[in-house]
Amino acid sequence: MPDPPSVPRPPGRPVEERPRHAAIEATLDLIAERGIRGLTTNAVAERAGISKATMYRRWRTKEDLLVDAVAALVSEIRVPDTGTLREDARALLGDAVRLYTGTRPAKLIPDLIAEMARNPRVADAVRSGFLAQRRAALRQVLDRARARGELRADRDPELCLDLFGGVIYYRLLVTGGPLDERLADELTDALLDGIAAVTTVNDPM
Amino acid sequence: MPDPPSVPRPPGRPVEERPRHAAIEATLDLIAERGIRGLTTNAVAERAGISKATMYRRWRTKEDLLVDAVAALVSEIRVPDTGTLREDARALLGDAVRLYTGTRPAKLIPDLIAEMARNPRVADAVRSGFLAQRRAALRQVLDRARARGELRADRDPELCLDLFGGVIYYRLLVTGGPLDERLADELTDALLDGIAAVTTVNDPM
DNA sequence: ACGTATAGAAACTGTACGGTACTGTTTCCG
DNA sequence: CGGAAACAGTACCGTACAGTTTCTATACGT
Repeated sequence: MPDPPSVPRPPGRPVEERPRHAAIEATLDLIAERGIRGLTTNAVAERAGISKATMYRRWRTKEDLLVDAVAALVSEIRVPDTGTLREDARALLGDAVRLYTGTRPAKLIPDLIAEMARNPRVADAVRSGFLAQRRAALRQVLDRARARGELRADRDPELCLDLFGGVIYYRLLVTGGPLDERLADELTDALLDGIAAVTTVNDPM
Repeated sequence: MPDPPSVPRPPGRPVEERPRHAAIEATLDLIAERGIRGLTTNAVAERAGISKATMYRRWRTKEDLLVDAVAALVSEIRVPDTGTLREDARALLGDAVRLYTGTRPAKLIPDLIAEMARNPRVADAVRSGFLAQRRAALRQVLDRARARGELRADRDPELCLDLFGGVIYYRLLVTGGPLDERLADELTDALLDGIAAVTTVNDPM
């Protein structure tokens, strides 16, 4: 019990919370709009409506601010539970294509990818924050499906997670291909049933 | 016929080819080693063993050099033709995981991804060069499989291409997950047969 | 009122970079 | 040899940026 219930406030003007939040929002906005190259301390301070001195009181370097901002990047997810894997998958993939078209995360991610490859702190912040959160939702859906016997037992669970994210990110980052409801539908079927024609072994005829 | 067969050489010392090639190689090396941020005109000139004046005689700006260098990025591919889609796919995916572990393209791509998102010229150079070449090989394999009736007819061909690249790039760029022979094998089966347990409709029992 | 510490504004320092200009040297042709 | 143009090397200019400092205003407790 080193802490009495009423913390004795230190003397002087108390630290405000607004500048911290404003700087983080400004950081994410600037990366989304102008890329990591556009993330300058002057631009952050100006956009956040704070002074650089105030920024540097909270973060020792620009990188510290970047890591904190990336860690604050989250997206709310509804975890579907329709009772069938196919409908749950369609819902999750539908959410994903909407998230990755036009939104701030969609614009941020290409820049973060490059930063992650060079900066382990940013890589960790993305993977254990934003990414882990989204993968947890998918893992929950897949676990339920597995319990219902809807998943092949011989598929690596980690690979299954990657299959869902793979095509979305591939189009977002590499090909620039369409991310729409049609993709969500067709991808659901392709992942669940494969692309190979049904062989004679499994042929219902 | 404004051009006589033997081109009259202009006066003065002729332009050498070595500096151009050296600058492009130095550019790709520098991006791979130090990222796009490490790509400075001084560093390129030093690494290439040429002078900046020689560089700027060939490229008006650094961006012009970057676009040329990216366009020169190719990887030789053997197009497999084993007679079955499964073996061809395994071979292509095996080549891919080897290409994307430890090689220069593997180190370049994260940086190029971010650049592509902001720079249409770089995006076009990657997509119509390096990427188009690799997708053409896969397309050839899939077309042959389709002709043999090994592919489901109701799958979008473009989506099929994306499925193969998706997981590889997702691990390379996003999760940092393993890119090895085991992935190539398991991914082949997952893509061809799906991850869903066989339904009663197709159940051979 | 007074002491203390944060806030904003802006000038300042040091450095890195893209691009240019200049010098002297080399390689071609006639 | 002599002219022309490319070459390496390097100094230079303007700009942009990270981070620091200074100043003044403001918000709290006593």
